[in-house]
Amino acid sequence: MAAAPTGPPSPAKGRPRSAAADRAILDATRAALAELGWGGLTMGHVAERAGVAKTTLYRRWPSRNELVVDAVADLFEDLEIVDLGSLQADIEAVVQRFAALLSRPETQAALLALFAEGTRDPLLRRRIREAIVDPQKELVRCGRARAQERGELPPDADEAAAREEVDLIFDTIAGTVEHRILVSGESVGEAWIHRFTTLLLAPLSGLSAGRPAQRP
Amino acid sequence: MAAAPTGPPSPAKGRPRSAAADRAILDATRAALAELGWGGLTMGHVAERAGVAKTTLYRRWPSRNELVVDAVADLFEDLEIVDLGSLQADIEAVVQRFAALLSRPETQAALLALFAEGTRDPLLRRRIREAIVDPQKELVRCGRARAQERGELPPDADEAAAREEVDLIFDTIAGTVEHRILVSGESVGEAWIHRFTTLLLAPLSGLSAGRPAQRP
DNA sequence: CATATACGCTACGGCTCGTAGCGTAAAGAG
DNA sequence: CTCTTTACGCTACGAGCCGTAGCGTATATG
Repeated sequence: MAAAPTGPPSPAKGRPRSAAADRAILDATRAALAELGWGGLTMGHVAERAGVAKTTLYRRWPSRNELVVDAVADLFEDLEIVDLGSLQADIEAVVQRFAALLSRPETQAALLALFAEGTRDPLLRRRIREAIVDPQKELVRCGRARAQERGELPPDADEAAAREEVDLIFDTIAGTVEHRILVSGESVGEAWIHRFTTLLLAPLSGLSAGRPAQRP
Repeated sequence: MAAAPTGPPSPAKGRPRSAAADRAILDATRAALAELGWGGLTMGHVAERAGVAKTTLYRRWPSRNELVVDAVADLFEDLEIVDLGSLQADIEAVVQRFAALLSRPETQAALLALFAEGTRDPLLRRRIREAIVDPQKELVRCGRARAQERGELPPDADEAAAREEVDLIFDTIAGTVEHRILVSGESVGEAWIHRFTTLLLAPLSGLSAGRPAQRP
């Protein structure tokens, strides 16, 4: 789902759309976002920077929101969880990467502005979640399944409950990373990576009883 | 710090600024924000809705960001921690209120858009933090001090560490509330209020050793 | 070749921004 | 009461961006 979200890319008839233009536009969008911020991002700027006519932009994306969603989602595209041999290491790698992406100013400005718009647009919220948040959760579940195969983790007693637990915890992580970076202006360092990883591992490995947390 | 952030309000010379206009403008800003969203918020709309000339807006606030910061901060103004007799109840009340405020669509759209702009503006970040986040933390510290007076909590061994712990935990809460509402589209229910409260209480009462968390 | 689509370019109406100018309203100083 | 000072409402303005339309050209298929 890199670009051209609407309809078939080209039904093999007439001049095909330039893939280079797609890439140039997405790159230009991210660059303009990092340089000018959301408020300073204009379709004219993006078009000029990409070396493309403004009309070409509108031919592909109906609105600025759609364009930015694709531009940011493009960053999260090549995802895979490497097998580092232990659940701890695998999960930590995912969190590390997620935090790194959320630490980029361009990602921050884009996501927050999109969330702000998403307040009034449920479909936009859904697109953001599907393109960016869900894949990260899937990575964690993947690493978890692998740990179960290794015997490092007992098999799930309740599959649905386990999924929900990952959802909850991951929301905590993502939210905290954003908030930490944006409100306090501090980046997410190694200490926090460990903290988040631990937060993820505690319920997964059935250690949540060790916490005084009480969830009805 | 309700309005007119720049300079003295009126050096008792000439016609004084209308306090009613201030209130009308802030109210109109919040209303327009809730109705039209950040993208649809224009100075003209706010002025018209407030029954005020556009020039009056610019006389008080240099930019839209400043205006919205004040409009939202105004929501968090009348803060006080009521003594409910137990630390658990006091803290829970603070979290409850904070979550409720963050659950309002107008607050969400405003804060997120402000954070997005804050990505490029450290001063804006600072203003947001001082006006909105810090007071909430202060409330928690207040309730904590009261609990110590009651003997419910032992006195601090390390004052600075205790402050930092509140910072960290509260960032987690605030970030999670935002994320939960905006990404997953779910509100923060009673279960989460309890979860957050527990998260706050655990380190405060020295129970953090019970968690498997390891913070270097 | 004809056909069909994409592209770049130019131009347009509409909207918003932030400012300037002007006459009027509301306070204090003499 | 008069003078001064500041706030207010109103109008108008240049600038910038939006999103669209029209047109000629470029690049694919048959």
